[in-house]
Amino acid sequence: MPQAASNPAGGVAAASPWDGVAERLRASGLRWTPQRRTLVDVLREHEGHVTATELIARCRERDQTTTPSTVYRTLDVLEDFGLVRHGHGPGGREEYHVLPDQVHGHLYCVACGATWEIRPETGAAIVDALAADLGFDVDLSHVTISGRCQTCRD
Amino acid sequence: MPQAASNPAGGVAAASPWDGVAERLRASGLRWTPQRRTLVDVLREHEGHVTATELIARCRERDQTTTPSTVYRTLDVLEDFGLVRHGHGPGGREEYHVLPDQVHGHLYCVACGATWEIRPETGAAIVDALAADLGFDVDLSHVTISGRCQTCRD
DNA sequence: CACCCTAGCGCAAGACGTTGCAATAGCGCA
DNA sequence: TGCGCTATTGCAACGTCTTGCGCTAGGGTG
Repeated sequence: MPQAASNPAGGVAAASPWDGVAERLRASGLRWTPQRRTLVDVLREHEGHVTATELIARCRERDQTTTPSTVYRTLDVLEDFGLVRHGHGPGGREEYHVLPDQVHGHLYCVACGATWEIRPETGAAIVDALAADLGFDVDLSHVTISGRCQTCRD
Repeated sequence: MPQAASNPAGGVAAASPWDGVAERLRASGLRWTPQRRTLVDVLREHEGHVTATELIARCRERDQTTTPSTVYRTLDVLEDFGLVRHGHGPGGREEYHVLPDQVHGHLYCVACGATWEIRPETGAAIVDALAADLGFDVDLSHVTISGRCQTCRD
């Protein structure tokens, strides 16, 4: 279970966290396949949130033969490397956070459908509250909490 | 969209919230069918949390011809009446809270698989924190938050 | 009590995820 | 460079949940 990259590679331009993936995989006895390259290429231009379905679609644009199971399995591997993080949207659908620099929670407005990020300080307060209550070590990023945003409450 | 029952019925024994369902449905122009009766009978003995799958299975025990779509649709109706409340478990699976007397959030320990209820006060603190931050009116009960319980953290 | 309107039912198909298995192909090694 | 081990792939089938559609039957009405 590798740690997040600390960017060696003595490169020139600002190295993308994705640059060393192939080597990192191989270093762990895993393999660098065309399918994985395709998915990583797609993820490269998707810093943010994406649904699994959308990723599969984008991969298929580049490689007609892309199979869902392969994408899901590769995402699992990338998650082990800390490159993506999965969660569940309001409908329970799979959702991926690409390159989670800082883990954050999400809010979904059931009225307007917009999603919002929980500010780190607020998230920390929530985590602390649950730690104090039940001693739970909560991972807020795994789920999207539903509710109504300020505008829609009126 | 009816409100929660206020238990009239001037009955004898402590009336179950389920007792008036048939009448309540009819009063709204909806119907009381054998399929709905079956589901309500099952729910009656299930105060707590149940997955949709489990409900379907239990209904089928009583009526071999039970169809998933009917169960899901009936649950939607019952939710409108405030008799059940649905949410999504850690795997994104549908989960129902029967007779949600007080709305509460849930925690799931990814290590041991146990689930815990968030105490009302703690839940309120979380809701308040998000209200103060983004003005969000959060519905904590819709999702199960993941993490590690005190025991599993060690 | 028979009639009619329409809510609800069962079916079939589809979207999203997961899993077992046999065949394929990375890639480390000689 | 060629070989062999085994990580991965793609398929197929399954489980969960949703949706469209034509037929059925609940139940209010005359």
